[in-house]
Amino acid sequence: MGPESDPSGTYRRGSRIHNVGESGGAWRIAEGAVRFDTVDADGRLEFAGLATAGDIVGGEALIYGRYSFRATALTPCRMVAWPPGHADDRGSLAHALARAEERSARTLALRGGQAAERVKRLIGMLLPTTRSTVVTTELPPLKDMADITSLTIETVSRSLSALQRQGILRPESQRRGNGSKVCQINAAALPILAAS
Amino acid sequence: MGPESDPSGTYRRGSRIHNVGESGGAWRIAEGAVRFDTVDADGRLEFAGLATAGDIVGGEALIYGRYSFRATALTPCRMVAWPPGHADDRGSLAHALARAEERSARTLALRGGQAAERVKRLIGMLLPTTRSTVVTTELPPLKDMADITSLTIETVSRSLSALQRQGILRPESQRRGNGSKVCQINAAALPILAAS
DNA sequence: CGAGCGATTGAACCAGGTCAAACGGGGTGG
DNA sequence: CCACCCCGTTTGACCTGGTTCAATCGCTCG
Repeated sequence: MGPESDPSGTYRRGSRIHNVGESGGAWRIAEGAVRFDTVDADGRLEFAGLATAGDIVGGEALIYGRYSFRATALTPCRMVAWPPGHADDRGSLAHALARAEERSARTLALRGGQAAERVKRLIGMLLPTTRSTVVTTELPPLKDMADITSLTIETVSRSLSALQRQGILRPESQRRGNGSKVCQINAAALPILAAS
Repeated sequence: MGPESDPSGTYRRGSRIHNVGESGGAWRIAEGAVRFDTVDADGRLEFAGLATAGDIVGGEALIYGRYSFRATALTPCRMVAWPPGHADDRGSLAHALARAEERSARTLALRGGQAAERVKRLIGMLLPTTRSTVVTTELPPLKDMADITSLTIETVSRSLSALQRQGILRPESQRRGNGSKVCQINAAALPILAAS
């Protein structure tokens, strides 16, 4: 909450939002996707969660005063302070709790079933909520997609290639610079639930 | 909330706690473990979460008025109404939110890594919190353990056999009646974090 | 231009899935 | 009381989807 670490604002793909043990408040994701990681004793990172637009980040800090996870932007993000000072805390909190359970269930689903399905579902979750048929998005690095789905980068790459062959995905301006990939996605071809 | 569906009380292994769409309130698990499932259009169940002692069940009903998941007891459970009428709602809610994120991360971990590790971690989560070295517990049906870890029952069975061979697990009175299994577990041999 | 980094692709291997058979014990009906 | 069935579990043999290892590519940056 202190102004010393006001996270409101935008984050570039790959940039750190907060780290384990830092103090600060909670925010809501207005746009983009965020990954959480635990950091164990020897500094090893382990994927611990995925949050997208509308989800709350750093909710645990409301209680512990410190963040339990490391949060990193998977795609360009915009964050706003939460809960909004003026409003009904109880309602906001209960709502955040409900969303958290939903989010958890969806993330869990990214680690079950065949590789191609998992990648497809993940892309579905990363798509901006503007529901047009064709969307252009910058996908996260394969390493992130691999961590999230509990696959290897090679398998994720092969799955993406398969999606291209099926015409669901289309490389936009080819991969750019550091290898990051921008794609056109035929959203209609992805069977997404787009809940809530 | 309404007395028409007060879930306080005990549930046997395998018994339904609530179903999708039913109305009711939230509870805290005093003892035992619960699995959540989503139910899709054609009635197919899909594992959606795991909650253990201290976790909140049905938090989404505080907002939606109805449950979004089906909840089933994995092990004998005792539930109490939540939040406790008297106390600080805000604190309870924020605390529940923090726990939900933690729980989500741990459940996610049950679907990553080698089969034997996953099963070991799962057992670690199901152990009663009384931290003696050797514990006797009734494990959930293999089907449940398989759904949770995203493995097959055959693989779970083989993993359990391996744990027995390593002396970490010891079949108590052999499997009983319907095949359910009671084991002695050498808790000291399981590398658990037992957080919070 | 060369170094560096992420992505891609190929080939060999293996952990876990799949299929199938058998087991153990409780419940049921004769 | 016993024969039979049911259901969850166990174990074996085989198969395959995904991992692993390794080589190459595309693009940026120094």
